[in-house]
Amino acid sequence: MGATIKDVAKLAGTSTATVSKVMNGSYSISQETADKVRKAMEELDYHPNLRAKNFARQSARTIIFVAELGKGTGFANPQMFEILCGLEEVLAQKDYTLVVRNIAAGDCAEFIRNAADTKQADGFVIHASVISQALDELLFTHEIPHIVIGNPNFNSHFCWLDIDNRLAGELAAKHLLERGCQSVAFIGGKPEDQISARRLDGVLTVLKEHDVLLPREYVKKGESVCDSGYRMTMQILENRRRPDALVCADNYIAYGCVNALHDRGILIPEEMKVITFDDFPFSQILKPMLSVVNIDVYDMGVQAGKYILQKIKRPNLYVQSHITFPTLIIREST
Amino acid sequence: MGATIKDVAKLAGTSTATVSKVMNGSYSISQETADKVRKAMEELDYHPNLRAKNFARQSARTIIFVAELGKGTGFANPQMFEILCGLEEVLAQKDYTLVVRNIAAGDCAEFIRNAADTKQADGFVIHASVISQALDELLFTHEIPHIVIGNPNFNSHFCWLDIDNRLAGELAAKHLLERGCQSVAFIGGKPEDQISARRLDGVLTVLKEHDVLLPREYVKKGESVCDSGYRMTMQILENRRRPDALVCADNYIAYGCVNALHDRGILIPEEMKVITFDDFPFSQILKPMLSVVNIDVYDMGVQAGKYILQKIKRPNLYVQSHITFPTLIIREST
DNA sequence: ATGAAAGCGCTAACAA
DNA sequence: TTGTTAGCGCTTTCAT
Repeated sequence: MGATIKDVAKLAGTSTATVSKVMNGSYSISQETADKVRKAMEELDYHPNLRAKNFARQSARTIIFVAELGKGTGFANPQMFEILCGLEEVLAQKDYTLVVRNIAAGDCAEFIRNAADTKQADGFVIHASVISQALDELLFTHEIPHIVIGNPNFNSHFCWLDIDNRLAGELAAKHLLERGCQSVAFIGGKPEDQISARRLDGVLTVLKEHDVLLPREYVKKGESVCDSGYRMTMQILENRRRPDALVCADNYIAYGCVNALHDRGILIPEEMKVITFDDFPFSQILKPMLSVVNIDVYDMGVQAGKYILQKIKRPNLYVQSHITFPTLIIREST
Repeated sequence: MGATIKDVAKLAGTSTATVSKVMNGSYSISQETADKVRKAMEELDYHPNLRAKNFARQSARTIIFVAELGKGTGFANPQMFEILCGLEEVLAQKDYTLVVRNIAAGDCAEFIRNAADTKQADGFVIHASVISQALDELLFTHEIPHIVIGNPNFNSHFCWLDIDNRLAGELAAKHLLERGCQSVAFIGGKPEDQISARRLDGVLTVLKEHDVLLPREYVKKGESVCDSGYRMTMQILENRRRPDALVCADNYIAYGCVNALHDRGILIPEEMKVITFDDFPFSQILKPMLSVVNIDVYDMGVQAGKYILQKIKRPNLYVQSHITFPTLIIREST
């Protein structure tokens, strides 16, 4: 065990209170004693015990990141990790500790209640996959600092942070317009896939504004996997009039799409422009390299961290929704 | 703030010590008082303050995962997250808290020293990217429970856990042999890439045993990117005699390799078998789906967790190296 | 400007 | 079987 505040006080010939004051930069300490204390600290190689400090202060200086983890999450959802990294950056900078906790959606409210109750953490960053009405109520009535990553799909008091997928769709469409596209098709995920739907929505809005048509048969909904993207692309190519641009709802679909175009001998981007969303995992590697509307998920983590810290400092602050903005990355496919 | 142990004691008409004993299942408590205490707890909705408990016990029940994080890590290294998930599973089960901490290699020793000193954590799981001689010495002399993820490339006292890449290479080669391959080529990463080198080593061992040749011109070293894989494959195809199987050192190389074969109109697996390592990110999605020698990285996290917990319990236990075994996943490409 | 002392909530000897 | 009491290492109030 290292030196404690007592040891420092003894060596410096002061009281522990004085040492504490020196550490915390109190103005009511003379330069002289401050120097003495600091010298003693150095000599003893003193490092204050964070846990004791937090305990005394009745604050944990800890944020818990709560999500449904499990085998495969790392590969299936690298974004979550990326967010985590961004979060860590902000928290570490302010000397906050980040703990990661896997929890099933059903147990989440109970877990957070207990953790908040026993002051294990000052705040929570919660992945949308584990939220519930019960949790909403808990967080709201107990005024527990939190931020949800992802837009809750029910009415709630949650404070949340999400991507503006509609805007992302708009950006994609605008870019294609600028490239001179006259007719655009959209191949998306399942009908109930909110993200895909919002992206389509944004695309439609812009196209309508510019009187570019996107007829019914140019909108396909399938699954977020390569094969489905392949099939949907083939279907679109069956139309007598072929579009000159394809918006793919995500990377997996885009991969199938590119394969289909390749098999048909259709040149990208000369004969067909292709654009998709999110800068991973294929967009940077596929040939041609795909233009994408990207979300800076690391930055989402940073934002989440900043918010939660603010919320802890000023609990009366209440901002319900935070949106992060997508940006366009132009590569070979457009 | 919720009820404290004092409140419970008062309500139950006992001392706090008794309450503590009830909580911790001491045998020396009568059924009667135990019931009284438990009833009081219930009534007050008492939840013990974990931080106070740990502080009093001088134990943190916390493991810190230390690695070099940062923007892009989530995408570049999903395995790290996967390991983290496995780790969390074991720790949570034993009521340990997992904290994640980004640290530059240079600051790692200092950070861990301080964290261990002030008992912020009972143990550390350290990614090999941040280890150093100084850290080795620290961990060794202070007997700090730890496990390094990845084989240290210098002589050390570290306890570490890694994949047996040599064995992985052997498995790949054996599988090809079983498929009747007569001549195998290897396309790998940079010459200094240890992982690639060990995999090659394993391949060579098995082939030699079975008198299958792998001539010099069938071993290529490039970079772990798609383009490089493409080029290396093309080079191999230039030989007058073509191999009937290709071992790719990793997924990125394999992706380029498959592209090259496709462009040359060579059928997989009929004319050329392809096998690679790690079940991500392309192997499951590429057409054809790739056979791979896979490492269960989630399980690596689990192993790491189990070890660190054991080490905390029994500090005199010393096992330096732990190896996890790869397994073969046969898909379309062989 | 400094120090004495009372916590923070719980544990763990040691007594009783 | 139960209670008393002294910590754990630091903060903070209130004297001085």
